[in-house]
Amino acid sequence: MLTERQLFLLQLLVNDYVVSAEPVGSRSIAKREDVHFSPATIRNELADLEEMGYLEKTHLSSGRVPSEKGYRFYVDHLLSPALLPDDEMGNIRDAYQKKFSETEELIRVTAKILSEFTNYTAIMIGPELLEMKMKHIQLVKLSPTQGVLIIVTDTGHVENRVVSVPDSIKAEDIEKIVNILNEKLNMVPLYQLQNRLNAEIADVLRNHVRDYKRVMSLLTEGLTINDPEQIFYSGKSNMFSQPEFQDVDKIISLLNVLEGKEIVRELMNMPAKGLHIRIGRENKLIGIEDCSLITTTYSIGGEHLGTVAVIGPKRMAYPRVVTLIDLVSKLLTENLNKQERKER
Amino acid sequence: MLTERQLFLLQLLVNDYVVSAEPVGSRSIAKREDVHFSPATIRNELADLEEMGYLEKTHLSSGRVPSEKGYRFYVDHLLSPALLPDDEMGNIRDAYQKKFSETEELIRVTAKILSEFTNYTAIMIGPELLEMKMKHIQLVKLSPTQGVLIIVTDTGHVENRVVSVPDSIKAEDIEKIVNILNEKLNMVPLYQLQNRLNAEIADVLRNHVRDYKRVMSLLTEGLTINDPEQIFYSGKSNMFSQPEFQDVDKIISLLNVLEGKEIVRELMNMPAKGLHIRIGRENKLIGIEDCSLITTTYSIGGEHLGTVAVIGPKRMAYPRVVTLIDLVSKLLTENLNKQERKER
DNA sequence: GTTAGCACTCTATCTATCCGAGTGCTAAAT
DNA sequence: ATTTAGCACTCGGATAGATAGAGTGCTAAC
Repeated sequence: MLTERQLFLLQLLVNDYVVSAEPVGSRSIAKREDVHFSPATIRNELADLEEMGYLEKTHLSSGRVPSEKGYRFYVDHLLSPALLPDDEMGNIRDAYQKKFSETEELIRVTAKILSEFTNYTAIMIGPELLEMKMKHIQLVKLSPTQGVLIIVTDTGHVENRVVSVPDSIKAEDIEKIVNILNEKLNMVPLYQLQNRLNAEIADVLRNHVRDYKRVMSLLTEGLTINDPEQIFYSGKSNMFSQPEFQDVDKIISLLNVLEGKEIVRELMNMPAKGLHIRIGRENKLIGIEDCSLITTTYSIGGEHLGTVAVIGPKRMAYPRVVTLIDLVSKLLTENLNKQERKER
Repeated sequence: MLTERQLFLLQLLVNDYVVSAEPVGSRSIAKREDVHFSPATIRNELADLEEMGYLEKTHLSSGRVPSEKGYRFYVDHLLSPALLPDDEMGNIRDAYQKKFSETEELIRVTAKILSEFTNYTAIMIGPELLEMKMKHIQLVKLSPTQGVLIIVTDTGHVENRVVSVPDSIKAEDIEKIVNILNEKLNMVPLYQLQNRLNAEIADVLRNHVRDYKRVMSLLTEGLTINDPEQIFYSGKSNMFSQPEFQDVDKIISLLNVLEGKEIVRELMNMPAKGLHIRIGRENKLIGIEDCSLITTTYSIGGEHLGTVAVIGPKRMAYPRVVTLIDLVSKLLTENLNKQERKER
């Protein structure tokens, strides 16, 4: 078990390292006003903390740096969310006073705020498309042979795809088809659309519509929902101002990880709901061993969950980021679910 | 005027420098099989070329590097498009055999191919949204107070925005409104929607619809088209494998330029249509003085123009990129305008 | 007009050296 | 039994030569 003084020192050291990014020595700790023991004493304590695995040295005669275990302990036991200065708080709230016409825009703005105020990289993942429910379907003809099939979901998301519409299908056929689909598929989750089409709709269509085979192939094509992730980044290059990434190879590999698909899986793979912190190698994804990930969720339509994440160096300003990500995810949820959107 | 031999040497030198990224010396040129004069002769010629401003030295006793004037001359007079190996050609064509359900996907794939085959960064800009014409409009209610307004354009692009729908507006009102809009606004360019709404539609609505004022505010909100650029990147990090960007500061500033808005303006600002090459400082945009930009256009619906661009170091494999960007933009145009999309 | 020879220049790399920050340990002080 | 002062030791990073190599320009011979 750690003594009171060890807790105190660990906290000091992490706080110091977070801002300085340099190994912390006994002398610099002793210089602080609120520390009343000598460097030698501190050295002894630090040596103990190192023995217990909370601290590390970068080389034999260097100052100490928190280990992953040290960060973990800090996060679990010593971390309290930061208080934001009033002006920052105000700026953030103001940003949400604006009227957002598109859900996407709202999410993008949130990512931007988060990355700008943390100085790290923000990643937002939209709610699972496949879980959304069909609210309205529409087929618009563009040319004699092409059309756009539009699916609106209960969350207000709009999917659209270009489909080929055989010449033989006339305007009144389209209306009939669309009506049938709207009636039969209302509030059906998108991932079930295919099934329902084959199970229920096929028969109805066969009886009511000309050129049944072509219509079915059109619909089969149009109701296939793929690419199920919407993902937004902001501040990708913020990371590269951090001293731990002053190395070209690290930058390239981090950039590749950020732009890859695996990061999404890693993020989805967080225990659902609430705020979570993954430190360094706690992330399974290779390439971000030197990073920490803080995530939380937001909701849309009261039930669909999306993910808000901040990725930064292990040496992250945890208290501040925790406060910010929490604030921002709440504001986002609030805005997405606002019944009465602000007029004017 | 340049002599035959000087032309030959300039070409050799550029080609060599493009692959090696190192200043080229007289000896290494003389070693080539197709060169039948001695290093000393070459030195004399290179000194002349330098005097004329086509070449530069990085320091007093280094080999030569093409100057911007040199690249410009090379591009204008010595460049001939590269021939692609059959297998690459095949791979690219194959990629377009797939069926694309969304226009966006097609553009994204094009960007990806371009960046992968050039190893530089590809940037695609969609056609001007504001120039597109209204093909169909639809308002879908999500909740008692919210709805999604959907605008389909002649190119198959779908714009959507969440709007607040006053409770007082009933389903039959919506139908009426939408019918009026579809009739009156058919094929009206998006940038005119606002005008038309106020000029023509307002009166009609006043006579036919309840709660006129609220409806107008809803439509004013919904028909405001902003954020007019669609932009797709691919291979952003390719640049950083290039030897000229082995410096963290350069990477950060280039990344910031790539992610900024100004790059779009720079690209739009190309003389319309056809292939263009901008070398180094010919680009007005600060931050890409060491890059070259090759752009061309693609079209959708036969008239709307979008931009395809490749950004790479000045020391770019011009012949290959020219061939690739030309090929890919043609394939893209072809696919976007295909009347009969491939079945199955 | 071309080429061999040579002195000269500049960079990149390697090595040696030195400085300072920090540690661990021991012994004295509290 | 803690705490602290003192000291020898370690290691990384910066600095300064020294050296090798690639390349040039110029001159004189071919």
